Amino acid sequence: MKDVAKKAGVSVNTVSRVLNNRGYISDKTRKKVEGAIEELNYIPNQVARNLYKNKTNLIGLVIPDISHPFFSKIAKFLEKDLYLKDYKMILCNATENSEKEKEYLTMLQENKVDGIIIGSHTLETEFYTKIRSPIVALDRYLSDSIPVISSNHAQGGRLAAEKLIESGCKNVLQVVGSRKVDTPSNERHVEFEKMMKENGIKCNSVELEWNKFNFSDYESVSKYILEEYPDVDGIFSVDLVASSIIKYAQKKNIQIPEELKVVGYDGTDISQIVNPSITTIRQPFELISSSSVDILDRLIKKEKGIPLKNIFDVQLIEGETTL
Amino acid sequence: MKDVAKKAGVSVNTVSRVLNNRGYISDKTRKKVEGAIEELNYIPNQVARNLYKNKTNLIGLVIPDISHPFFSKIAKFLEKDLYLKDYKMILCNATENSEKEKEYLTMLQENKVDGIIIGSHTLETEFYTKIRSPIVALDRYLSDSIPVISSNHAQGGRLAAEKLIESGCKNVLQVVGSRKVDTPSNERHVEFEKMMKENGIKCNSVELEWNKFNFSDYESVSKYILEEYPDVDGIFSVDLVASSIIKYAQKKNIQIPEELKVVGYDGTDISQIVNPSITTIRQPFELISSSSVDILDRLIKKEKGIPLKNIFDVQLIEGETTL
DNA sequence: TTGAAAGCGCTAACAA
DNA sequence: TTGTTAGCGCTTTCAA
Repeated sequence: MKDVAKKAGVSVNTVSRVLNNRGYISDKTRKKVEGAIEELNYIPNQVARNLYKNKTNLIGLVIPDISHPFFSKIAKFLEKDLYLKDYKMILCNATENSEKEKEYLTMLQENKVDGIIIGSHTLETEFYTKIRSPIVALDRYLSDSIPVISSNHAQGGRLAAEKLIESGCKNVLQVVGSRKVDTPSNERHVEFEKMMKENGIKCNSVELEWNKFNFSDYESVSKYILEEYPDVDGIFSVDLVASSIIKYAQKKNIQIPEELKVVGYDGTDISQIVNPSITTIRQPFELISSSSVDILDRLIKKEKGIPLKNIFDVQLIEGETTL
Repeated sequence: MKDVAKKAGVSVNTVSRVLNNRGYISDKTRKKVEGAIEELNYIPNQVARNLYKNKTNLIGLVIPDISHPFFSKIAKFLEKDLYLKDYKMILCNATENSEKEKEYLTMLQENKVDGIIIGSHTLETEFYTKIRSPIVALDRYLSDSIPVISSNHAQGGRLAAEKLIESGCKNVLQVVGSRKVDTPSNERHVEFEKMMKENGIKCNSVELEWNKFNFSDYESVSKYILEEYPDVDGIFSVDLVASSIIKYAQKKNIQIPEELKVVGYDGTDISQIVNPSITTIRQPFELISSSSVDILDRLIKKEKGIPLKNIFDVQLIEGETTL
């Protein structure tokens, strides 16, 4: 910048003004400065600006696994929505590792990110509340002061239950995440079970280990389910597990949907890719993402009256795994 | 930091020393400073450090689509390898948008990232060579001064061809990306076609639109292929397209692998998720990622003799879509 | 309409 | 072993 100023024969102040289009500048001076910028191929140093303004336009996204279709889809939309508001995303893949998550959260604060979107959850509540940066939670209850954005899991549970009931199931099973972790997603399983009970339908639950995102884990769960519950005629689980169950059922020559109905949750591309395509409860990725960014942006701008619970309706996508 | 210094009754310099474990410090002073840090819940400002050191430990990852299984898998490994070297990743999803890619590249330079990993490719070579930051290319030839890291596509093409030949195919078809863009991946199609010619096997190629990553696009391609080339008995394409072809073939009651053999490319989870699982050429994600980070790191450290071509062997994963 | 100077929070010579 | 000071590249007040 000094070089530009020298070349143009003006002060750094003037250069700054040209760059930021601020204050009075004569056309002649502007031209001179712009010429010098061009000639020197000058690139403004955003780090210096960030230091002065104490604002970086960086947002940290902390998730368990970017290679999981749900998170990669959410990340895609978040990136788009952040970009539109001129934020950049630091991707923090916490894996299933609380140490890494902690280090990332510390790093994000040291790097003065403007805000944090967190879809991970391996630490104690206390750790999240101690964070001074604006923060929103994706599908996780971190504390009662941190806004949460999620799909309407209760509605999803009901839609799934309805569909399986409608399809004539008499003995269903749902695959649930660990009940030990308090997430909105538990609500869909509560609702699902409730509706089944109300309709006098047998309903088993199989618990999946928390934060296990591995296809071979799904395979063993699928095997376990179909061996241990041979009479089950309807299953409700996230798309990825559903796809694995379907595959295993096909190997065992169980007809889908005739003998076994399946309803997925998430609405990732997986549900369309497999054959038969999965009837699934699609999470509103677009709304979850845009709302997350919007809420976070308002938090950053210190607005008041920001809603703490932001729940968005899901949609049942008719596939070929139900009648 | 000033507050910490005041509280501890020392100079900011001393605080800096404690933080960085540098120079001589008496145990007593250190304790005092650490106490003050603790008490004030002080978090060092990395932005100020970055400004002084002219180093941010940030790396930009520019890709076309994070929700594509190939890129989300690569991103996962890259994040892990970068984290191990204390780099943070800024995720830049360029979509199919050259304007966005350009803006991102400018932004990354303004933000003084230490380096850029680029798996996108919508701009003219000139634009990439103008970038002063260290830069490596994933599976793209950007210029002859930018190191490229990719899988051994030629070998992959040969392995795929061998497999289909071995399985008895007489009339094969491969789905290729746009030939207009100069990427290493073209090499696998050249090799594939060559081997087929050498063995007197009919070989068609269908060109896929560049940078189209949408399952419904794949569906129309699948439909087109199976309608227009009803006699084809072997297909070679990326996993995602392969999965779509398989699904469509199943709808038409074409037996796989008896009537139609399929070999995929990539080795994403998709190949395991679908039924039958796809025989696929797995790209060495781990090596591509660790090599990219290693090369970039050496570029950042201004080492000499950094290899420009870094090609890693692929592996054929036997699935159920070939004999 | 422009320039001089202070300061964002930190590090690193140099001095004490 | 510790403090003083300059400066990283920029923005902004204040004065000219």
